[in-house]
Amino acid sequence: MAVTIKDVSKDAKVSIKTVSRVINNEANVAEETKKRVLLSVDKLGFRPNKSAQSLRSKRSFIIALLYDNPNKSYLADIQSGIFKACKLTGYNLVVQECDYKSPELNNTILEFVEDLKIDGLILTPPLSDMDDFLQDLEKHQIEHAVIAPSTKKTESLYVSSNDYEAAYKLTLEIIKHGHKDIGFIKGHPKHSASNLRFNGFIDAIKIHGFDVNDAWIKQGNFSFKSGFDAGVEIFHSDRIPTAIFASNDSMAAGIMKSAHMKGLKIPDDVSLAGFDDSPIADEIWPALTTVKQPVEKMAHHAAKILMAKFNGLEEANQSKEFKSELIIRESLTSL
Amino acid sequence: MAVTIKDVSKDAKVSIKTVSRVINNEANVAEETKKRVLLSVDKLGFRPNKSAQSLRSKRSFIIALLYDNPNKSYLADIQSGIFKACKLTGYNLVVQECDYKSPELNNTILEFVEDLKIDGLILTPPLSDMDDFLQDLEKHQIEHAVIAPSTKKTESLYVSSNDYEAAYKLTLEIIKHGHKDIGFIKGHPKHSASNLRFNGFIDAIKIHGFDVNDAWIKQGNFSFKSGFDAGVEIFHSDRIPTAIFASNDSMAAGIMKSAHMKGLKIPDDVSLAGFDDSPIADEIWPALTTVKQPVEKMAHHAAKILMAKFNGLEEANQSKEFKSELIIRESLTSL
DNA sequence: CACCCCATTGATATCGTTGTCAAAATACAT
DNA sequence: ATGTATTTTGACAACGATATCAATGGGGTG
Repeated sequence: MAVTIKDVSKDAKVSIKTVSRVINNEANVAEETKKRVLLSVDKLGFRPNKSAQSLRSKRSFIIALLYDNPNKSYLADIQSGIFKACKLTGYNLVVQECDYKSPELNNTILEFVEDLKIDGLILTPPLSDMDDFLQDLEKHQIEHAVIAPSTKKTESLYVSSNDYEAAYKLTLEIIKHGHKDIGFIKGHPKHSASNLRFNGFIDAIKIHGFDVNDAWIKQGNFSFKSGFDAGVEIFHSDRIPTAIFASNDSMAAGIMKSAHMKGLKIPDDVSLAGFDDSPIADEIWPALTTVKQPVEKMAHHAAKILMAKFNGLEEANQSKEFKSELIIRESLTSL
Repeated sequence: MAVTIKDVSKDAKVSIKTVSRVINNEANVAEETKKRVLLSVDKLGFRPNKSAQSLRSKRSFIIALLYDNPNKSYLADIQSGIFKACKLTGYNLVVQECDYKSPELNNTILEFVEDLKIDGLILTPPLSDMDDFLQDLEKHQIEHAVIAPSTKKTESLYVSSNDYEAAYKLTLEIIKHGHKDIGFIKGHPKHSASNLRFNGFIDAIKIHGFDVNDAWIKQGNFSFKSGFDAGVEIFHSDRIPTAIFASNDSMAAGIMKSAHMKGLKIPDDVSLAGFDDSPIADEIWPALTTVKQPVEKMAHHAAKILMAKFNGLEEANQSKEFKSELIIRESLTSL
């Protein structure tokens, strides 16, 4: 049989309640008593029974990661960041794949949280932008942190990255390389990052007084194929841009393929930039100029402030915007 | 307050034990009584308190995925397969990132399992091959299923894929395209799949009586860079192979890059094949001929038989080897 | 009819914690 | 020294299920 609080209380010659006080770091335990209890805890190798704790106190020391995101690499980074934060605080992590389109979503999650006594949730896009869902969480007082929401009006804790600014800077960088005729492939219209990236691009273009050629602005959806299709269209016209900025790396790869098939060389004939620094960016040839978001760090921070919050620590409320990093690689060259 | 078993028992006018019997599908409950109880359960929306169940019965309805694998896409597929299997049976999934080199591994996991009353574990490579760890699990009677172990001597449930056979077939396919001078890039020496793939290759070569040119057999480690380096070496020699088989797609991409830099065209100058059908295989140009393992299905099956086992169902013991699929794409062409 | 058997049911103990509340010990003020 | 406030401690109930084991009742047997 495992060691219980009772065994410890006997060994330390105190009541079980006092042991409970010590292991929960409650106030008003004499220093001396505390030491004695901790000694016994250590000596006997006592670890509280989580089921019992959970039953009585309605906390589980578990947080959950909710996602509905087809981007495997992004997700893996998120998860890793969260997991490492959990490790530091002794929490455990359960994962929950969602269907953000399901009408059952809210109920499913509410039941899930209630059943497992989940202490808090971390939401990833596109769940981060589902306002009615967020409101439901507020209403049921379910603690949560949101990764990369498009708006920050909500009460929720959040972490975000500066998509707008990064796109702006990358565009400036492209311009600095001498390009004036620049195409742009938009991301999935429902994804909040899409607009931010596009706006960053447009604003950088406009500040230089360059024209925006509508024929070079294509709607994509973050998929390789949508990038490929956009590339085919763009390269089919008589006049083609000297550089193309795709809203993510997969689409940039699609464009690259369409260029190759058209006999166009990257970057000699057309420069190319992506976004995300996904694994492919560095494994494709030529390697993609892109923007790297500190995804893992963001997720780590989200988990950290979430746990800080329901432990009543000051660190909470430290929602934060992270800075992305420009990564210049072969696909972008000077005119 | 949430609905408890007591409320149900009152509503259905039976004892709580009888309600317990019904919700646990125990034998010897009169059909009539059962119906009445289920009606009340439904009417009141009763869901058993997991903490209480766990405390008393020492099961949690949670399984855990253990991993220490840098391949994000692989991991995401594994996780997704497991998650979906969990969904079907009402289990929950917690994830645990491990350090397979840590001397603390065994203890960490044992405590983790004990603390959370984890019902069972699913192990992914390289954990699948850590014999002393597996033995520890056996010793402590911790249920587990293993994904892609190299040997199947263990008592554990497992799922595997036919790496040897797939590599053999892919090699035959390359030969069928007229190639005789074929290079091979080995995978990480500690990964069990590496040998299987290499042996499949060698045996297919030998059965045709072709020579194996040692200068074209390079040791890699599954990373892009190791593939690139191998490519640089191979392409540096006077005589180069007409086709190269890399043990995974990342390394194939590395070779592709080295070929481009050497001015060699794929597949015109050199044909290329990879393994895994990772996202990059289809997003690179030219797209990679490769082998697709049904990773998600394998993981799904692993979870299914694991849960079947500790629920005493017949389905257990259905360890299984899955068949991979050859995917022929542009990077392989006829001589 | 008496008896036993087996399916069905329920009263109550139990799992290992935390919560409540009061008692005991100590500190402080008068 | 006495009364009061505060800190420290512990006895016991409670959380909500499952486990044990005995009670009940209907059917079959001699």
